[in-house]
Amino acid sequence: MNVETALQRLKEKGYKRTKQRERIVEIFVQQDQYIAAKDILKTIQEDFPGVSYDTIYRNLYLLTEEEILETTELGGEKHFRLGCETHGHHHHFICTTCGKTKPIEFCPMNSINENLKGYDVENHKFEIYGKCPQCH
Amino acid sequence: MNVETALQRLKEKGYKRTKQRERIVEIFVQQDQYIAAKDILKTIQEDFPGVSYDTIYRNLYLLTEEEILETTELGGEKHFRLGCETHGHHHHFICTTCGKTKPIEFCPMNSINENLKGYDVENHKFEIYGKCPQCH
DNA sequence: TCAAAAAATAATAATGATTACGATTTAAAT
DNA sequence: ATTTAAATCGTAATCATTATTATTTTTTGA
Repeated sequence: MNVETALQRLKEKGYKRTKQRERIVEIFVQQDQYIAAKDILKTIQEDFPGVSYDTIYRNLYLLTEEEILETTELGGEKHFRLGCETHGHHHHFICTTCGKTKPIEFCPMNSINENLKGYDVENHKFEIYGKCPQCH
Repeated sequence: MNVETALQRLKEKGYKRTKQRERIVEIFVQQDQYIAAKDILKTIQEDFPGVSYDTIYRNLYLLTEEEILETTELGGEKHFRLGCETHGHHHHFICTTCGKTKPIEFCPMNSINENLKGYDVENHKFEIYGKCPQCH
């Protein structure tokens, strides 16, 4: 996913193209890893000193809603990353030091033969945490 | 796991037996589900009106540290439940309405044949979210 | 091009979970 | 019974997240 594709998708839904929004998407395209809201804020303030958390969160949630970003909880705070649609549905190894990820193609839901009759499955999470080769 | 076993295990580590701690463990033994810190506080205040969050969190973390409780993040807040050691290592279906869980014996790590050479795996999470039969 | 309308932003305040701290109390060991 | 470390209470501080209101910016289309 590149910046233009993402913004194009937003435009189709009637969302406007703003410099801040553009920059946020750009950051995610550049950094292929999970990033916390506060780090997005820090980075974007280099270009737009005035941005507020309101702008950050509003856009992060919008981008997640539009399936441009994926989100997960790391160490008590939400982290976001560009959704990598090339692989279709998949999971991640997540480095607990740098936040970089490695796609895991295997999905445990395909292997579930537990009896979940009567249970309404809405969602699932499978994540492996540890140190990537660089941080190891 | 019952209350005595849990407190005994703490005693062996030199931790004291207090009425508050005892009551906290008791709540988890009685309720077989994930509970948020604030709900533990509310319940325990029926018996000990003065308890503070400090006491709650200190004990929740201690009990988790000692592997008496398990923890997960639900809707932005930490939830705790009694670790059910009867099943050995396992995962959970978690009801997003009431917090009750159903053990899932299957562990995806046993089925991982992705190449994680060079990656130091520390931990993993596999959780299925949805509605249990009662909340459905 | 220009004006209007909708959307987005900035600045700031509020909320809610979690953590921290100093004074006091309590458990348990001698 | 005394001592001492651990635990608690009461309260304040912190930190992520959400909300609010006034202002600014995009976009659209006359």
